[in-house]
Amino acid sequence: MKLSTRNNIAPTLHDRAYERLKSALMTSAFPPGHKVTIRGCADALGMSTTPIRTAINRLVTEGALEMPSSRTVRVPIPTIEHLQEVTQLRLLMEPMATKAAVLRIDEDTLQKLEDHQIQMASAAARSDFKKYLALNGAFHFTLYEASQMLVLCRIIETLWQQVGPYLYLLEPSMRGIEFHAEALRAIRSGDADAAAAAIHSDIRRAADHLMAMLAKEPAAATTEPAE
Amino acid sequence: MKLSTRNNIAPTLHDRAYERLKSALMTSAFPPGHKVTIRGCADALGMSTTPIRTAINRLVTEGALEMPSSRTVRVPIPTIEHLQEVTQLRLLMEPMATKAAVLRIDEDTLQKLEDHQIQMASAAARSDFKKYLALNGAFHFTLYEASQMLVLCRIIETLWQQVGPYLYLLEPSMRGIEFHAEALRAIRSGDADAAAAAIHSDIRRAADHLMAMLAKEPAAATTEPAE
DNA sequence: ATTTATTTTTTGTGGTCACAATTTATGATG
DNA sequence: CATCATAAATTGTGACCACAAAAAATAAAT
Repeated sequence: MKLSTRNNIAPTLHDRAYERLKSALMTSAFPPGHKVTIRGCADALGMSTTPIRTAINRLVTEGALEMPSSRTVRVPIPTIEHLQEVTQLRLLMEPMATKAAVLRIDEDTLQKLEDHQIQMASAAARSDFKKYLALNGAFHFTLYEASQMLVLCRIIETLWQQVGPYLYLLEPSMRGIEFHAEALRAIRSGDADAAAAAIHSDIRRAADHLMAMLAKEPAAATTEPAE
Repeated sequence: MKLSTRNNIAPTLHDRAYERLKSALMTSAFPPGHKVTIRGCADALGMSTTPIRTAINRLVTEGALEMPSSRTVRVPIPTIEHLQEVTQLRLLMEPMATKAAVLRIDEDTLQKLEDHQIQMASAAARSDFKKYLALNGAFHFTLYEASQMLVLCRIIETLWQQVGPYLYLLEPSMRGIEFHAEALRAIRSGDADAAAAAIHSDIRRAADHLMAMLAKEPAAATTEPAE
């Protein structure tokens, strides 16, 4: 999951701020609707407001944060329609990246995928949710980056960022790496279509689960009233 | 082509800077490789460096501008591989948006599409290249926005932004709205698949044309040496 | 004339501040 | 207890500046 716009360039302060905020969002460290302020983050991360402002602005344009009014930035509040659209797009893009990746993947990357798979099982066993999410992301993105389709990978990344806030709903039932195993087998045997199908199923299953959770919980259980 | 992250909120200075820079990029006002500096734009647009910095940063993260080294930002230099990838993605996303749009489009929007079509023909007749490009974009995006798939529209927009610098290659031979006419007929008759196919052909044709031009001209004819 | 070393200029970054808009807290009134 | 007007605190925006890094220009040497 290392996909900076500034390749092999010394990271600036706002790059670091961006990375830290993003990983917080992607492991649902903040509940939906949680307000994010420039000065608050600046204090928390121990830096000035300038780099934070840049990072927050970027996350807003990427859809990882929401700006409901001109002076409020918050963690997006889950919506069934939004989840459906993002899922539809993910089901299109990620199998595509998978297919391309299978054709170009090398042994090192395959090994890395298997490592992630093993560690993910261990994190699930320890009920370490944040670690589990991080490893799940690492698995998918090391696969996708093997496609060498940079534009596609960036798009997929923004899609993931948009579902980050939803993932807190998954915490109770953290499992489901059977499709990863299936994908790994298919990748090893060079079967691009089977690998794409496995990734498709993985996304589908997780999305259905989220959808069910979201239907039960009508945007409640957030710290804020949420408009 | 009005798709701000801050809907119906008073536009800030950096919003305006972003819009002006983007439209300049999308009508190939600057040649590929042209360097873009914060202070230069600030002087040109008559504002301070702060909003310009925000706008340029955003365009870099969206791929509309390139940052080859930590202190240089330039208009991206066309690459066959990049054009191929973006085209592949456009051929996937834009027909998808078209299909969804046909199911939801209303009479007003259809009327707007036909207006754009007529004006585009007139711009082509007058050899007004910038106007032609702007209207072409307006046609496609009023169609896509009718799909009401906001996430998809944002993705398509970033794809367009990435091919903006390539379009200067099209200036000599500016035409080809026959597929728009075909798409319009299909939309009117509610044939989503036919409309998607027409848009597909439109993208395919333009991309092939660009590819041919790019093959002829090996990244030359830019004002800068271009690495 | 060409390459290399050095100086000068340009450029992005990040810190701080004033300001206006907005949100939140407060208090009065019914 | 609820409602609304008012005041206080908070917040994003944009301007400006100092600084270091990088790029460009200049000078020196071969």
